Amino acid sequence: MSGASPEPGPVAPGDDLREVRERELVELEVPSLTPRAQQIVEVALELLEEGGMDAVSMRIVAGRLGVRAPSLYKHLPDKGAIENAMIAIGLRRQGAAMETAVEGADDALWTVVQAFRRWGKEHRHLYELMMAAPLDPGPLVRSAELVAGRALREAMDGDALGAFAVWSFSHGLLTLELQGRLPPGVDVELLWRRGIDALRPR
Amino acid sequence: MSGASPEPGPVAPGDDLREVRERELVELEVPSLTPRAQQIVEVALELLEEGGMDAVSMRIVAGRLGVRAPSLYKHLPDKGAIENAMIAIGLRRQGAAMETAVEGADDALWTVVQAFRRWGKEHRHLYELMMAAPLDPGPLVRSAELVAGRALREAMDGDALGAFAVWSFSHGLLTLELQGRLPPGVDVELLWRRGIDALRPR
DNA sequence: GTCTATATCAAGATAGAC
DNA sequence: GTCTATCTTGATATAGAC
Repeated sequence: MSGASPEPGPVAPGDDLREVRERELVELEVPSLTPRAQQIVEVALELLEEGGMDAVSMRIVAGRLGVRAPSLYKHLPDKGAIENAMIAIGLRRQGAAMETAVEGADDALWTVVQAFRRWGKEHRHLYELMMAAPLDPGPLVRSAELVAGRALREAMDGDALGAFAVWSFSHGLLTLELQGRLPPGVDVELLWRRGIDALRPR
Repeated sequence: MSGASPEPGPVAPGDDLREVRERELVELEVPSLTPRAQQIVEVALELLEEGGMDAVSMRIVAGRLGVRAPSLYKHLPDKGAIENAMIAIGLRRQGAAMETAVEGADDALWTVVQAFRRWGKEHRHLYELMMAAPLDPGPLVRSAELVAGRALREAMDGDALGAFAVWSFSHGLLTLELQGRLPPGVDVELLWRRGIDALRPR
């Protein structure tokens, strides 16, 4: 925690609030887990991806590691710490998937959004966990949140409000897809096109 | 169940699939609950709105009715039946709120969407339950689903794909609002405007 | 760092008497 | 239609020995 400076450096005139906030958070020390704690979180993540949060209990996580549930508490304070770590990992991974996808793409916005969509479908339980509740205010999760949004902000080329509009549409449609809420007759691909094209910065 | 006819009547040339489906479902007998079962569901709904699904257990529902939990099973098969009834009620009420709001409005789309938003915020736990899982395929829930979407479909004036796009955006942004996922600097009102205006039928 | 033993609590649901 | 009694299962978490 000693790395948090009250003066995150000079602020250039073009900076908006979000960039300043990002600079502050990136300089924070992200609390790191011990190797054993990381193992525990990885196992929890496996279980989550296989069967959702119902499949993640302290007993089952411990069982897969060949130990008993109470042992976990020597490495992590409680189950909430496991959840927060999984959320932070998910945010970073989804952000990374979007940034990787956009490299050299000619339609950056479409590419970013489809990477968002694909990642969400391939990790639906983790995505649901990431979006299910207000974010933990701690630095581990908060700094991951900024990574998650970076590629979209860049693809919208400085249009911050537009980026939130695209996020809203994409999050909404992805969850409708994941929940099977769209009737069979709907052309889902066209629906994504329709929304993203309408929301582009003009 | 005897009211379901294989021929729902002549289909006019302009009808799309959704309208046909709606006509079929409206003619289905919606299974009705006994008065006592309705009381139970109403109490469950109160508890849900106060404290989310965590606050709805068979014990607590029964307690509020002055009886013991096992008594409930004389009136409803299981807890899932209570949930489905609450979802069906929620869908119908939200649809009704949207239809009431739109009467005589000059900007039907904006009015409908804001009614959708307001209702969701005033009934956030019920809204979350309604959207949290795939819908029950039974007629009680399915017919309610159609009521829910009617006002929006009409406000989009026959643009079915556009209606799904607006729904996606609205559902996404509403859940971001409900979960407190939008940073303080965002002008939420303007964000709604931005999305809806972009998604209007041209 | 792991164990056993346990506390604590709560959930959904059923059997059978009245 | 309600009751008591109970089943079955499961969860998070702590104490204290090794």
